[in-house]
Amino acid sequence: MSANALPYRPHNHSACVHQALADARTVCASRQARLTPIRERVLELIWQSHKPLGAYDLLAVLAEDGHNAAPPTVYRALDFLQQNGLVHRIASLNAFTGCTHAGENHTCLFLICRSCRNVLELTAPSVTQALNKVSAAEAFTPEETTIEVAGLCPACKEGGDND
Amino acid sequence: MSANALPYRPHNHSACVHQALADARTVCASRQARLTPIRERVLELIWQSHKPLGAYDLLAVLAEDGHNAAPPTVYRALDFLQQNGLVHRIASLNAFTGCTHAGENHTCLFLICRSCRNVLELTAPSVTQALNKVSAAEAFTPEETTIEVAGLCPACKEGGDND
DNA sequence: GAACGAGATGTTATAATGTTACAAATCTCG
DNA sequence: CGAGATTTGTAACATTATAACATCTCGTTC
Repeated sequence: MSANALPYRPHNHSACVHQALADARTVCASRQARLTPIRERVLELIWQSHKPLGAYDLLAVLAEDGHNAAPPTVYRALDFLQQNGLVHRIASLNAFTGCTHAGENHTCLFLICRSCRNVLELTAPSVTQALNKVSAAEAFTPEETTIEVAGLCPACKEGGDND
Repeated sequence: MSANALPYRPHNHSACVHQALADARTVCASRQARLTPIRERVLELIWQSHKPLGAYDLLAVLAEDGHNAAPPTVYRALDFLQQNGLVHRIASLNAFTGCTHAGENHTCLFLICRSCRNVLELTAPSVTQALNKVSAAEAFTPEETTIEVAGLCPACKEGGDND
């Protein structure tokens, strides 16, 4: 990992992962969903990375773990985590990232730096409301919203990484 | 194609395709970009469908044409068409759709019906502005924006296609 | 404790989507 | 025409995702 690997805001990442896992346990307990070892491990790996990980990235790390997993194992864990609002799939990257609003029902958007690959998840009521109005004007009933903005994060902009 | 296949607004689709191709020729001419037969054919197929087509869907139709094309042929044509603003890729579907604002520099969004698969492309300044504000607040420089809303279109809602 | 059933995982194979690398053809412009 | 750039052909391969079915685990019931 290069210096670029820093998330937008420096923080104690280990604690951050730990908190995410604790939240996940709470959410799953309240929903009577079983956060099994594989599911928890996948969630942990995703949070440790702090950048979106592909399913096959996860498979590779699990292999290092000594866990000889096949694709369905990872995809099933990811499905579970998505359904319980613990991870998001970034469609434009075919990759997954930890949800920073676990347990909350939310429409979120992603700012994706094309240089350092960091992703910032935000909830933006102004955007959501504008989208709802547009949908309503077309008599369209929205169910799942994908908002992904690719560009340059502040750090990479300053660093001159704007190739 | 079922009755569901109707686009939101009935229209003379053949003329619609014809117009799109004419626009494409104009745009390419003004940009000194070469709308070669393959590229034009791919664009035509995309417009004829009126629903997003995958790259391999296009390959299959080209094969029926007697054109024995391989994947790179189609992907290259699609790259060209995207770069010249003639088609859009829908990330959540891995598919491509004709751009209804060819030649205009625009940020667009898509309303995607999960039942009939029709896609409506819109430009929504309110959404774009809200997104720009959010990006600015994070000192993020946006370059490419993906906004895809999956849900139910009015026709499918009425038809009770809300399974 | 034994039998059952639901959910979770393992396993194999395959489908669907997208790219690399290099050769051949075609176009453009002097 | 002929050199250089662009476009297309072709084969192989990489990446992402799913289908289908077998096995295991664990809580419940008898």
